[in-house]
Amino acid sequence: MRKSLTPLGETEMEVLNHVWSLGEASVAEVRELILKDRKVAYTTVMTVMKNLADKKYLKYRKEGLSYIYSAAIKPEDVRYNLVDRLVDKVFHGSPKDLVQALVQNEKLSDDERKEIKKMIDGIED
Amino acid sequence: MRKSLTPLGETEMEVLNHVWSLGEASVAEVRELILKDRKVAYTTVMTVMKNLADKKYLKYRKEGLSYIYSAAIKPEDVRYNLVDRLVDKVFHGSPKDLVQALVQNEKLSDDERKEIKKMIDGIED
DNA sequence: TATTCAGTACTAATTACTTAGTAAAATAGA
DNA sequence: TCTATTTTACTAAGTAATTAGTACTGAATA
Repeated sequence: MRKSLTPLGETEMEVLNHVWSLGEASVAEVRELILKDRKVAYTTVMTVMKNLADKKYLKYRKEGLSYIYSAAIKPEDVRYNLVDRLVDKVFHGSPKDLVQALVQNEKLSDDERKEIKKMIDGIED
Repeated sequence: MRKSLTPLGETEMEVLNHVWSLGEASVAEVRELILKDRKVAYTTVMTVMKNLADKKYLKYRKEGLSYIYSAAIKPEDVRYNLVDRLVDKVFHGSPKDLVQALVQNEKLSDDERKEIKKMIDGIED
């Protein structure tokens, strides 16, 4: 009975991000990228990718003796899903409250605030 | 080794939300609110509240034989923390991308979009 | 051919969150 | 006083995510 605020763990998200940026990737290639940040065993990355494939976030094809993985879900979908869940569970279903929490916090730089405002202004009513 | 995208689980967040809305609350009172949504054992709520107190999200005082809990951290702080973490781990540190993911999704109603826009427009440059 | 290397499958330990049961203590009511 | 109720403390089981070890297989090479 896990039931987390998010359907994905931190390492899973990390791997998924790398696969998105690579397009197609073997375990070794994803591990390469992670190693720039932190130490991790080959088998760890393999297990995570296998789990993500089980959960249908990744798909794969066999090439020679290794598997080549690619994303089975678009980044936008996963990301929106995460945000939507947060809105639901943490902000009582109010997306506005989420944006407010983000924008009104003093840790956000003025530049970031401006960027957001500009982006929002570009949206149709 | 949990390492979640969020520092809190779903039930913990649920309880925290109820304590915030109640101001001060006993285990029984929080359980009352949860029961409107779903079945839960008294002891479950108690355990969660005790854990939240251990993690310093809640504090309590003894009154008679029962404990009266109250929040030890402001909702804004917890919420911003959650959002900030999401920006970091899922949106490569770009708060704009988070807002974009939220606003550009078709599941968001026009009203909600308008609300957000209005709120953002009210911000100083 | 024997050894090494890359890759995968299987297994397992650890931690955290969820859920709830049982026992015990204190209090209120008959 | 005896009993029922409320509340807490302690215990424990289940599941998910993280992490990695071991063993096996097939390929390459010395």
